[in-house]
Amino acid sequence: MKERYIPEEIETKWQASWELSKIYKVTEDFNKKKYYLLEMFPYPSGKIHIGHVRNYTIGDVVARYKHMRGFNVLHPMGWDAFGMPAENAAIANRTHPARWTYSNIDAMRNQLKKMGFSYDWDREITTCRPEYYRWEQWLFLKMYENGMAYRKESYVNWCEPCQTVLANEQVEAGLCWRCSNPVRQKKLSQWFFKITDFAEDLLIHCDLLPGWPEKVVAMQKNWIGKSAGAEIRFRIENSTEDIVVFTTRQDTIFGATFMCLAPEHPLVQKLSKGTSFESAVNVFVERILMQDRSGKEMESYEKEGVFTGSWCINPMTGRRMPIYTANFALMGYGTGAVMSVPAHDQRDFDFARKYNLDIVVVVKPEGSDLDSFSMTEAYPGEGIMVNSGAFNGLRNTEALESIADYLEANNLGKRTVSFRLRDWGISRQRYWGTPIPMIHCDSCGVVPVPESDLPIILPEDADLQEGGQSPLPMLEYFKKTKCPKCGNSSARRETDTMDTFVESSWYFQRYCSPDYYEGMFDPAADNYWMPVDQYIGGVEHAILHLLYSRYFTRVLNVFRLVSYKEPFTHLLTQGMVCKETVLCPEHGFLFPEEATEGKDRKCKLCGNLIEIGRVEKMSKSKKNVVDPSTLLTKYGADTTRLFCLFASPPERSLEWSEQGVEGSFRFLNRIWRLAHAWMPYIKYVSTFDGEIDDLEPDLRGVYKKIHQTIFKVTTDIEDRFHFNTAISAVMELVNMLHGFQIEDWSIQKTSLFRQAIETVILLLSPVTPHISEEIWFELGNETSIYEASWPKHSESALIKDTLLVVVQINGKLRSKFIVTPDTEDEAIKEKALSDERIQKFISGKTVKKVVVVQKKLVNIVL
RNA sequence: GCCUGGGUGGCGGAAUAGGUAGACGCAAGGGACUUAAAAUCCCUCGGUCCUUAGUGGCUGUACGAGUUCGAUUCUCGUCCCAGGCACCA
Repeated sequence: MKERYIPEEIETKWQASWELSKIYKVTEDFNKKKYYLLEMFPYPSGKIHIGHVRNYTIGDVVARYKHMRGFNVLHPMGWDAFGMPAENAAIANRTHPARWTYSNIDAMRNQLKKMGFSYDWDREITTCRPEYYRWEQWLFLKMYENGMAYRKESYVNWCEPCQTVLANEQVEAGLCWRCSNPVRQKKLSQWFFKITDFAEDLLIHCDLLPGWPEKVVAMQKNWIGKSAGAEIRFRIENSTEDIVVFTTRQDTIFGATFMCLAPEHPLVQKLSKGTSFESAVNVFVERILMQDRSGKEMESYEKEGVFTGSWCINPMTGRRMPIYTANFALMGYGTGAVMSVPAHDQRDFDFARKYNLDIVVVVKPEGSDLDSFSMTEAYPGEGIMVNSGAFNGLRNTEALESIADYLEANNLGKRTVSFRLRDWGISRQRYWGTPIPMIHCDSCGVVPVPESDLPIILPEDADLQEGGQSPLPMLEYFKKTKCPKCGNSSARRETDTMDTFVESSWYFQRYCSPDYYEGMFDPAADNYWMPVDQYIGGVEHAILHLLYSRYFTRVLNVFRLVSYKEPFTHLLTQGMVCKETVLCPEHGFLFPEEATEGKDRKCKLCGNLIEIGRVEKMSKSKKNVVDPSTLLTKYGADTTRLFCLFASPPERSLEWSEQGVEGSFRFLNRIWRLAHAWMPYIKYVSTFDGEIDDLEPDLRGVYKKIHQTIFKVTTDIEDRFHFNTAISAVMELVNMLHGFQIEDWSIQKTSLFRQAIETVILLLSPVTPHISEEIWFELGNETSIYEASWPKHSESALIKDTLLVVVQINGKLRSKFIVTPDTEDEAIKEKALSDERIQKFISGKTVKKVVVVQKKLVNIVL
């Protein structure tokens, strides 16, 4: 028998061979059907983690499978290389973000290569390279020219001691993550992409993405958040100005008793100016704007506000309504003004009770009463209109329409829709990102960099400061420039960089022609490869990354750079990788082996009972991380890949189990032994290529099992990516083969068994390419198994020559028997009724009814 | 609060145009081989009951109803878990 299965040997051997022969290199072949398989590219943090391994293994199986099915498969890999961690690491390790990033990329590329993924490495992309981001700058200019990129004042999280802008993730409970001082909101002029122009289009097309998980589609729809309602004008007393509100509840307008404006609303200053309320208003507005209004704390803020000193008139009732500015009114939604109906909105209700404002009920629940004095909470539900003049007695759902009609007819307002989606703020006061190609000139204002000056290269010799603020504004030679319009040499370059989500919004197009230097991508290549047929990645990107990518594709479509609107036809979001965590009340999180086994687990250090022992997402602080590189040395890539797929279906979370990995390793050993035990017999015969009837009867079962397995594995992969059940089907086949001795060989038997072994390794080759390749070559093949065709099942082998019929009495299983497929239902019924075991149950009783399900089941009802 | 998913043995998970619940694997127990161990191979494995140990009875897919000859699967209600959104007027 051949020596032991030593994964390290065969894996390094084949990886080197594949790399040398560039077997995974792909070119546009217009005669072949293309398949673009993409996995979300990683941030080069330094090490591949197990989540990457899972993600890329799933993708690799599909890529290899599709290739074997005859598709021309594009399967690229690259690096989402800009971002904050590089800056932090650079400060902590006294290095440079570029150096840190590039060396991480080298390390991670090596790790990926050890996993045996079928990437075309000639198409590798690194987003922090000028060859890449210059086209992003180019697109920015084009968007600016067309009004899709604009500048406006906006609030950012600002830490005064650190003199820096903080990302939302860097604000912890309202405090700076670095110095723990309070974070305040600071107004800065920033760049935005006008994604809201596409809100409707992005929403409509959500329903045209049948290849996406419903969950993700629902999340996208929610995020875009369309509401239908009306805009209504309220006249301000003693003023020529109006307040326009947006509401979805115009049916409740008769109950509107006061008005709330967002603190940033321009009318707030105007109305209070010069009145006795001015200072109180200013103090309030100043205080609210200091608060972090983006974090989770917001929900706990009590409703509060101050009177502006002005009144407006309810257009339906003529009632005078006091105008407040309130913390719960948001400038970013609707018009920034709310008509408050305390009886039917909880926030308005709380506010009214606090400031002793009138509450008027205008919708009553059907069949019961509602009283504004005794009610303890708002009634937001449906009901019958009251206190609403001509609309009394209508259902409020009808009034919604008739009041909208009335408002439109009398020119008081109009139907409209509102989205919760906001424009995409892309300015980052950060160093490690794509420079925004704009220039500020004292005489000309904001001037775009001429296209011929691109790329604006991010200087790589900047020193990062403790505290984290960007060094770009301090770099005179970068900042100081000539105005392209007037030539004034005191112009200043924009020193903000772009959000890293911009890079990841078009990288999939760049993969089609990564070295193209005349534009973002070669139109011919893009036309051939795009859209992505299958995209695979974590759910954590279900909203932002995917939405931004869909948006970018629309922008490119408007510019006629691409012909399609949706970049990803099918999407698979894989689940997290989890592992058991163990928490000791005294020692904190433990490695699982530091606790005893069994039910009442104890800490081995102190003997205390374990507080929590449950399965959670892997994280360093919880000491439940698995490092892929130790798995590779211990078991090899094939076992690691096999376990990732076998342990659970891809969209669910995967629970890591060391014993499960052992089990996968055992299975590969089993195949290895089986193949080598038979190798001397099967090596020199050709694969059986006859039909089932050509075989001796006792071999037909094996033939059938082979073809059933092909069918099962193919449909499991093709229809639903259920690799776990596909693998278990192969296990069943292997288990069956194990029962056979090959010594008493005949030509027919050995050629059939060669087919069996070939089938096993062909079906497994997308999952475990190295061991499959090794056995494939030992069988005498001279080209890679990757180039082999996916096996085809024989239809005739799937036809059953006997059928099992189960017999139930009142739905309970009582007996079963075997019939030939040509047996009539009537005969099956007779056989069931005369069955010995059935007779025991039915003798002496009346059979009320007999249900026969075609050649499958008989149910006798007593 | 709203929107998604999900709840099946000791564990990961199979099985849904309604038709044998628990495939495959892990763990556990027993046995074979061995001087011994590892490795390997074979058997048992949801619970429970039996003076007949069986191709046995009952029970069992979060809980409670319903539809049906028949429900893990469909409908309604309840509970629990995970994820997402959240002062969106």
